Amino acid sequence: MTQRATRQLTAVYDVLRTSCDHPTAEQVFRRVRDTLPRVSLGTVYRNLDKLREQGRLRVVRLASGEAHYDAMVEAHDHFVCERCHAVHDLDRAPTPPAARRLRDDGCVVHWHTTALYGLCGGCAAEPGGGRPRARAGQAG
Amino acid sequence: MTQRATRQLTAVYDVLRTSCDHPTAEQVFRRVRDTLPRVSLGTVYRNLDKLREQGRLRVVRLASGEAHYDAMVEAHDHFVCERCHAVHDLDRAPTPPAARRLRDDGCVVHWHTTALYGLCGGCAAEPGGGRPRARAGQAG
DNA sequence: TTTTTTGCAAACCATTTGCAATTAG
DNA sequence: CTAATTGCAAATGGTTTGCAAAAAA
Repeated sequence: MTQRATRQLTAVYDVLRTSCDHPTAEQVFRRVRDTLPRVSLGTVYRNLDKLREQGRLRVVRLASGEAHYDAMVEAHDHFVCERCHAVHDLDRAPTPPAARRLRDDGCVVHWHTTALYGLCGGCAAEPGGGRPRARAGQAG
Repeated sequence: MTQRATRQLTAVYDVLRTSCDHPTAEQVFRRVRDTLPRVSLGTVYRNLDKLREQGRLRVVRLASGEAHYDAMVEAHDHFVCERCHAVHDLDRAPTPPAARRLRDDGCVVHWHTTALYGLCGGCAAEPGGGRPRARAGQAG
């Protein structure tokens, strides 16, 4: 046999399909536990990876480093608030001109992704609102 | 006093300025060790972070999860080979239309970055060359 | 001399993995 | 039945941190 439809796999996928906030594995774990209190974090990771292999979700790496999970719908980009760390979906940016140049040079371009960083409406409006609030880095 | 010009800080920055392959902290560490054999990995991390705070380098998060470091020059994008994991610099893609929409909604957009994934010329030409060779994910 | 920085080692945290027990097919 | 999957716990790997010794200013 192959791929079995376990309660855990279904629950992980359900959490993802009904989440619009790009949860981390830990967050998925907590939500799955509402339904299956005995589920383990390892199982959540294994199932997330299974879903990724099947192309049913996308792993999003943001500036902070931890993986965020996104039920695969259409290809799209992201806007990350550097203050509250919320992640918003954006329409996909057009294929950058560099892609054509790469192809001309014999490269194969499978996909591309863009991330925008800044302050969301709420945070931009906030009193002390102008600069990040925690965390590290930059992403590429 | 503030910021001291130590040999270690200088060496870390020199490695970065003369590297064009977006090394990880571990790789920077190995290269710095050629000059300062007693340097520690912790010191490399501390100095990388110091340089980042000063805006003298950028941290690039690729699909794999580890941080890659890039001496800050012009804003630019990246092409990552999914087979050999080489990272190439690209001219910066134009600001995506979504940025304007976000600004109209009261968001502040500080910066954006695009990453392209695929196969570099060498790997695309290779015999078994068509699909990844290791690693996980996706980046955003 | 005073304060920052280092080297080292232990701590951390996200993620992965080995294994015996469980469960879907 | 029997192969895939789970829960648990231990292992991993990248990164951070506490502290006494070393080195800038």
